[in-house]
Amino acid sequence: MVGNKRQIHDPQSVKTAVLDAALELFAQHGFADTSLRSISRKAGVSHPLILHHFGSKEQLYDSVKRRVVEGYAARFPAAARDVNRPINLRVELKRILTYVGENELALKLCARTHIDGDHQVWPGEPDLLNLIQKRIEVAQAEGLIRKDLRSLQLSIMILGIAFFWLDNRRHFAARFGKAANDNAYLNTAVKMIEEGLLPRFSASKSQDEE
Amino acid sequence: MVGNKRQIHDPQSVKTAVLDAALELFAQHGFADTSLRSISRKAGVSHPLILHHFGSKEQLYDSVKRRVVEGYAARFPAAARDVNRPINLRVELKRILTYVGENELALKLCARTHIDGDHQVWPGEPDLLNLIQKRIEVAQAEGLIRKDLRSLQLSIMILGIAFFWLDNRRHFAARFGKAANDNAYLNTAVKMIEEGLLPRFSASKSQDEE
DNA sequence: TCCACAGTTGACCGAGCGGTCAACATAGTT
DNA sequence: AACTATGTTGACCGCTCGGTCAACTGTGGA
Repeated sequence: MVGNKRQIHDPQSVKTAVLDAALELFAQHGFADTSLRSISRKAGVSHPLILHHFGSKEQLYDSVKRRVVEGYAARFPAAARDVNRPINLRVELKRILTYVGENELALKLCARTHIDGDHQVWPGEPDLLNLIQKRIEVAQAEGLIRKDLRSLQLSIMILGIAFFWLDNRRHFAARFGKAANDNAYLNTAVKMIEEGLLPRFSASKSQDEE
Repeated sequence: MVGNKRQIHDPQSVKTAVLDAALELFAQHGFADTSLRSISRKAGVSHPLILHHFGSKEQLYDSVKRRVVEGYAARFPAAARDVNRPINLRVELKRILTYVGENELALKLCARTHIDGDHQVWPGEPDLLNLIQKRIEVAQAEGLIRKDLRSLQLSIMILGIAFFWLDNRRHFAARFGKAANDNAYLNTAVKMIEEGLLPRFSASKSQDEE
């Protein structure tokens, strides 16, 4: 703690530093494999201080998750105003790829809580799923999307295409190089989803590019 | 150990029992949160015996993962003979859904090793991805799939649609009930992927439900 | 029958864990 | 200056962990 810039009595900056350190360690190593002592070391405080501020390791974990969820909630509602407009797949996919791509730690933490059976804490879900589903239904009502496919299952597939990519893109990038990047994937995804795999008769010229 | 049916000196059945118990506990609670003692309790042996047979907790984990991978490898090669035939999306998706659906513990273990950064141990991958990609290319060569979409990205999307569903179907089933089941999802997925979302001109009469 | 050897176990070790506590440091109030 | 409330810490507790080890048990061959 020599040369520590933080004021000695500044509980708010302590809490922030602890939450930052905890998010990183929980996301990288998981709950069981992260000790309060390692978090305290990273945050530059003693480990009893964490217990003083957060009560227990479990409660600290809850606080970390809550902050992640709030971070999402603070961002997605802006998109939620579009709820009554027909979905624009390209824009929506890009929004997910961009935002989640900027928050890899949060994504990883969510994957961990998810695998541990805590389905409640999956930021943006159910909100995100609901939003997409509703906007698909609007698009169906306006004749922009065929009506014989269920909006719920379509939404799940779209999320699957997005999150599977986000979960694995590092892996794919390492294996396939530049062929595997966000934009190329996004373009192919939009084309496949909107137009399907069947051969195009009238070539592909009338596209929606934006 | 009273009433234990296993012969007292039967190292093979001990190893099997330990691997079974370890797979279940590692998959359910993760590596760090599973103790050798809990595995030994479940397997009905003492915990030093596990170390005697497997060397260390890490090596036991490796053995568990290896057995899972070998289980996949023993099953998918049968499908690999189709490598030179154009892909049949419905059959391929059904194969994945069925097999992985029957091996939820393995799926969960793979998700854990995956999130921990161990990309090597992802059964069926890269084999499964390669297989799908090649068969898409065959289909493209035969004019069954449009050629302007990259086979690699299509493969990733298809895997994403399958695995995201498998990872979350319990969650969705709890939320949406019978509307979220394997067959309905499979049907919608095949239609969306093959035909796209754009409205069908030649009406929609041949609908799913099965 | 006895022997060599692999299988198996209870007791034990050092380390690290989450959590507690008494003591100390600081800031604000009087 | 003294008091109070809160922030902060080092020392400590009981526990569980992965791993070791000497000792015991059953098996199969000489």
